[in-house]
Amino acid sequence: MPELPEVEAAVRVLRAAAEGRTIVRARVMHRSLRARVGPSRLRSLVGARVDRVERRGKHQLLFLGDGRAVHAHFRMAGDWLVDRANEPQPRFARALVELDDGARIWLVDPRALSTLDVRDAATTLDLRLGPEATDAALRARDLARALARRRGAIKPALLDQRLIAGIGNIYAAEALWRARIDPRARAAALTPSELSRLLASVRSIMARALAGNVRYAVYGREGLRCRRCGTPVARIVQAGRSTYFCAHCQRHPQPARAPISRVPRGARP
DNA sequence: GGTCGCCTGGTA
DNA sequence: TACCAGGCGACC
Repeated sequence: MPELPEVEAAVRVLRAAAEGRTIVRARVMHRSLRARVGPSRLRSLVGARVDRVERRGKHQLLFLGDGRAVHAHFRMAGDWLVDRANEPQPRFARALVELDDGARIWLVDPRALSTLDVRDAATTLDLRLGPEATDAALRARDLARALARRRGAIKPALLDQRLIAGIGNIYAAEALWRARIDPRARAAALTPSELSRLLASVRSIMARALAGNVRYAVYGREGLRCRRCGTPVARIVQAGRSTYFCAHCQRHPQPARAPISRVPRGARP
């Protein structure tokens, strides 16, 4: 379930369970995860106290009292499951952290693509993320600057965490639909007003998702009617990922040909 | 920039 | 059986 809002929800669960507690046991139960965090490294967590739990984009960081941090990323399908000892091991359990109050935190992930590692807190912070999608200080002009040198389409650009952190495949599509922007439009060609609309849409979608009430307008709705105009929702593939959109109300912002000649001479610098 | 591989499961 | 899956790093 992991885009920014889902990861934020997971972080809250983790924070409530783990902050201020001491780790009494840690295990990995999947080989691909074990390749990343060796059993001994994980065992070294025993005795450490969890000071703070934070989210950066889709990453989660558990800062420990000893100056280290556990870095977790859910990728496509990870989640935390918190329970108490004596419950049966949950299906798809990939790792376990047990706390001094008896709470058990399972990393559950059917696809086993989640990552977990332990490192020095000082070096762990270089996640190469752009500003948070929910950052109120983010301006359309910042977005314009970030997109200016992009050659490709806006939709894949929105998934680039170095530009904006936290947007994933679903909310990228939903935000573009809301802003009435064609996902195939060249990122660098978006106008200031389109960028403000896009930013407003991203914020709105994120806020709704955080509150737990999103009703998908286009995602996963190929062939169903657009909620705005009734046109069947289209599905295309961009950068190897599905993109859902309404070809009627999300038009290319600029036909790319005509306008130039219509701009009066001297009208632009 | 696009494509592939990572892993495994659910569904048509 | 084939295709799809809310991510991302490595590769061309």
